[in-house]
Amino acid sequence: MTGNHTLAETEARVANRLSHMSLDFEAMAVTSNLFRAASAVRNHFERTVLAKSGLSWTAFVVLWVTWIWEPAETREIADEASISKATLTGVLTTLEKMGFVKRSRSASDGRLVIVTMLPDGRELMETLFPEFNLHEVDVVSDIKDNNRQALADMLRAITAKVAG
Amino acid sequence: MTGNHTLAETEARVANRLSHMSLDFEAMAVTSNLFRAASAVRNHFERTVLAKSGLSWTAFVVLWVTWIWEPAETREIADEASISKATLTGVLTTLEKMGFVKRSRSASDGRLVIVTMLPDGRELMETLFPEFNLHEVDVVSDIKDNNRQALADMLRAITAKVAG
DNA sequence: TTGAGATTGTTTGGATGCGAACAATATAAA
DNA sequence: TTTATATTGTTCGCATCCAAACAATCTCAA
Repeated sequence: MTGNHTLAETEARVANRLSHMSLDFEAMAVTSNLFRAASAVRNHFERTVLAKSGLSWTAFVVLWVTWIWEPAETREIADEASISKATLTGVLTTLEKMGFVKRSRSASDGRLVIVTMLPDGRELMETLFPEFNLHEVDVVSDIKDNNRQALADMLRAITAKVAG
Repeated sequence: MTGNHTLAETEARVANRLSHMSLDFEAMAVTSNLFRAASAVRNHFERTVLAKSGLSWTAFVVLWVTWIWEPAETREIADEASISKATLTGVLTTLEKMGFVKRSRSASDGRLVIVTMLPDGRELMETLFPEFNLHEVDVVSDIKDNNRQALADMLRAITAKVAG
């Protein structure tokens, strides 16, 4: 679907627009394909596994993080889900409306909000996540077994590079 | 910033929640780090190169695609930018307000909208994109030279897998 | 020529998404 | 104790983001 144009075609066009500059097309290919892949995988998950549960991608990630780390502080969830705290406020409201999670004030620190799973949320994740993982397996199935670890490591290196 | 928890920690938690299931943690690590990396890189670009021009990530991508392929049909831009045509309508309105691009009707097919760059848009991209590419080089600088091609290829394989 | 079906961009409604301002709470020093 | 500073989640304003409904246009068969 995406990428109707070949890499060579795009490179030729870019070179034409910036003939005087020397550009690193390899680095360009990495970031470009990073976003294509992330976007395609996200859309794929939203349209297959997540569609029937009515969860958006972000709502699923937030629910997953909460499921793993509950009781969890909101700043921790926002950090793990890679979203801002402002966004998290809205997503948590959505998940509360759906009856999957519950907010409560911390007893020891009145500024903190603690998020915990509700029974419906736990039940959903126990069936949804294994199914989700099967799709993850499918997504990487065309990558050689002995390369998957390296791929994850390189992606981690990229994250570390821009986060530091 | 993201990933305060180690992989082993997360795995132990997930296993605890789903002790009866056999999960593929390697596949999980790939997709998880794919989204972390994409999100981190995007935020990095928005806060550094793009901030001073007032462009959002999506607006920049749309502007870039238009710059490369103009005159371009909107469906082509939406496809290349990996966004829906509904989203593109809004982004194009933003870019038009900024004076970077211009919409016009196709003479041969009244349904089509053709997007072309305006002088200010071209001028912006001619300085912005080389700068952007320098950041792309920086982002992959911790990955060995002879691995970058393989990384791009694996990401392409993932995109192809879920798009097909 | 006409009318059914396909294609395209926009609108609509609702959910993210973020920075900045904000109120509430906690912590530190004086 | 009091005051200044820091931290946290929410609110606000605005810009994406998408599916579905929509109007305009095109195509093609009858």
